[in-house]
Amino acid sequence: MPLTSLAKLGSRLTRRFYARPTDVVAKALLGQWVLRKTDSGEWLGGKIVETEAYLATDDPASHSYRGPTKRNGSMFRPPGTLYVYSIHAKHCMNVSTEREGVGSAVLIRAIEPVYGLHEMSLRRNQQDPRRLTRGPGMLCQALDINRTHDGIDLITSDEIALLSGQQPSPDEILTGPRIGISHAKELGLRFFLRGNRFVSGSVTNFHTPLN
DNA sequence: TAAACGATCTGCT
DNA sequence: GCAGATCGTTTAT
Repeated sequence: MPLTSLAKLGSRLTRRFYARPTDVVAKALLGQWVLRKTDSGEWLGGKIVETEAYLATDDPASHSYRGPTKRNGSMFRPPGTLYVYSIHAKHCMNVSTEREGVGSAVLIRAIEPVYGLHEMSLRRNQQDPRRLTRGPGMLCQALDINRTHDGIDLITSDEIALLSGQQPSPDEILTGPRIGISHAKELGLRFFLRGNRFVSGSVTNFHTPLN
């Protein structure tokens, strides 16, 4: 079932939530809600189960590494700005962090689908719930998020909203290397919920973050 | 304007 | 598990 009212679920994440170090925001986003409004005024979405941090400095895997371009401009906008880019003919959604002028963001890699599974199935042409939102490209297709949404302010948008959910306990969070990158593979900037079936990629042999 | 490159996914084994 | 498809963006010519 879709969600009819956001207020039933929680309160919107604030600018201050995103205005923190990117790895902190990446961890803090686990357990929070991503919602997307449909044409009929109902909301689809689910719970964030996997994120990655892309840093402003000393991170050659980050799109911002060589400075602002037409594509990555949203990474430099105020914290809480949606950054949507296309890659491999798919879309990925991120949220900018830290402060305006600083090129950093958190990639939302996977959610646990909760509201509007039927609509997501239609968009994904896929019946298996586990294959609806398990990976950044799948997630954007299921929620119909594309490049036209790049630059949206998530604090005020009436199309896409991030709401506070249940914060996982520290021992439920695992960390490891980011997926699919060719640089800075040693950095443990991927975070996901232990034992969650909707996490993409490998989930074995990981540990809890130090802080 | 041509070429190369991915923060990926799917279908097939 | 893996090879191949895929196309917008960036970088080189």
